[in-house]
Amino acid sequence: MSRKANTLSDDDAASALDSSLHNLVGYVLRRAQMKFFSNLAARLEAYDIRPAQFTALTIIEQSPGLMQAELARALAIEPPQAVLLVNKLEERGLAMRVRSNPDKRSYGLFLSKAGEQLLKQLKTVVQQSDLDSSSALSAEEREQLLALLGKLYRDE
Amino acid sequence: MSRKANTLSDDDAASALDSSLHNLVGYVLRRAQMKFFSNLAARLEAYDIRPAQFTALTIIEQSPGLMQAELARALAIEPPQAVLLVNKLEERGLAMRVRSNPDKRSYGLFLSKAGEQLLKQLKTVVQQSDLDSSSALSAEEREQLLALLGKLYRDE
DNA sequence: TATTGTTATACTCTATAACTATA
DNA sequence: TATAGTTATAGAGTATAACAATA
Repeated sequence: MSRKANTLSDDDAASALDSSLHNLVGYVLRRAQMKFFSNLAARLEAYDIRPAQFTALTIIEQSPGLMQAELARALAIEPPQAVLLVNKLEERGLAMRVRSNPDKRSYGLFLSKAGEQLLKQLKTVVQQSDLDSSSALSAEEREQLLALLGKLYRDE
Repeated sequence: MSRKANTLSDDDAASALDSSLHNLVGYVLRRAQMKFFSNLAARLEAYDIRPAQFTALTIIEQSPGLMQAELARALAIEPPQAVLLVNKLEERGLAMRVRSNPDKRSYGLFLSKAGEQLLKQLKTVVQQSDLDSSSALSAEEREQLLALLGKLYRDE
């Protein structure tokens, strides 16, 4: 099979693949992602936490003091969404905006003690959900999958 | 590495992995899926077609005469969403509801000639988008990925 | 009584433009 | 003038309850 530039002639398109949705990476990605997402969302519901909020907590933990704009970029969301997200975390006492930078327009974001403690719990829940949703795979297959998916979206 | 039942002790959770998001299949799935989806949506915009509409057209082509309830199940959407989706396809003259079944509550769904022709075009666009978004993978890696993802969501 | 399709509604997520305060 | 954060708003997408027609 040639893959010079992964280009597709009109001829190929007509015949190629079995024209089934299951040969589109985008389609199977979406189906798989929906499964993971709904399982995770259901488990996090007990903590009144959305998947995106968990991700935000994790990023803040990894980069304490980061700005909202940086958080937005890391989450691949727009700044206005980041505002609402951080509002919720702050209301719940899980994270804080600290006006400490030389640039007085921006905040540094930090986890509160309560945020750190909750996050520790959530990590167990999230990892269990992840293993659960991928229980059809062996440990080696799971690693393979992580590696392949990583290639797909790294250095965009 | 043991994987008896893919279960996680509290001890594991604390130490395991580098606790990074990139070791969660759900997270990397979501990031990859977003990339595929936005690329696809952008390309289909020229045809005023959403990804879900393309999927619907493909399913109707593969199972002409199917009921809306069946389409909804195949798309993993709720019946009210299927109504709106089919309305749009019918308004645009791409598909038709035909009251032909013995059960007079339901319709059979069919592509129009125009729908078939547009779908043929769209398939080229969609496959090109899919190859494009997965250009970081070799052909063999792409096949591997399709197989692994298939395992994840088949027979739920 | 149950089911197909439908309407109405509401809630989340997302995207954009416009504003404020700092720079 | 440019940037960080914010507000307001509108558009998708999605979920649920309730209804009509048919079974």
